Amino acid sequence: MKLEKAAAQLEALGNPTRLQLYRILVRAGDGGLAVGSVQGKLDIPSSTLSHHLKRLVDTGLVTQERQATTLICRANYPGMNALIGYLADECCADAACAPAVGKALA
Amino acid sequence: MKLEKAAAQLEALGNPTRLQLYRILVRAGDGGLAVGSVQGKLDIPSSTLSHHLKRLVDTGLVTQERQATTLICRANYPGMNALIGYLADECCADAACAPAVGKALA
DNA sequence: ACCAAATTTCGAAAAATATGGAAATAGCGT
DNA sequence: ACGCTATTTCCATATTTTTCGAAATTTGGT
Repeated sequence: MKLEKAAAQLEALGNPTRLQLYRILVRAGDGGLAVGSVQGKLDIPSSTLSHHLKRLVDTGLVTQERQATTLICRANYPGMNALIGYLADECCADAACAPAVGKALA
Repeated sequence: MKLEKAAAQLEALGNPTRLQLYRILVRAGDGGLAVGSVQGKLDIPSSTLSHHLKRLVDTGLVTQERQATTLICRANYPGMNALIGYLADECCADAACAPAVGKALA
């Protein structure tokens, strides 16, 4: 994981609307959710939603798959884990300490 | 953890300079690092560094403690864990699946 | 009280982000 | 081909963020 990519993903999640959107997809699990279904839950204009969704897809946090006219969106769990790992993986590398999370994930 | 707080923390980490800065502190461990030491590693103007640092402190990701004229900065590990937990904790809540990370941290 | 070092605040300009209405596009059923 | 629904792109605007020089502030030593 490169710093730039991690930062882009964190920034993508760092907007309340997008974070809410992402969490909806995380909750939805492997089945995913159609863009329209997400819109129903968020109650924001479709163009705004599309922008936010694009950001999550572009940064690799969400994947999309067409099913007829609807687009199914899914949280990219491996991507999420890589990001979390990145945050923790060098925990205390320069000092001895009880790792908070990092090694537990290794 | 409230959505707004999590988003603010993620946004704080979502800037390459701040992420780098945060990781430097994460690596430093409990001993922390003086602002000046961090500046030496990042090579950015002190005023810019101060702004970024303030953002991390304001969002609760970093703590500071005075030691004479220098300010020691430390990554707030429990804070980091809370944030990571927030990202994962409702993983697949609406669907059965093998949790990627969430339950492993519980 | 004064000086030096460390860090923050002020102020200001350039760039990026967030938002949403309106128009365009994509895919399917008929 | 047409119409319908789902979704994106275009465009514009308001707001926020990023950046950093210069000035101010804080703290401790003498």
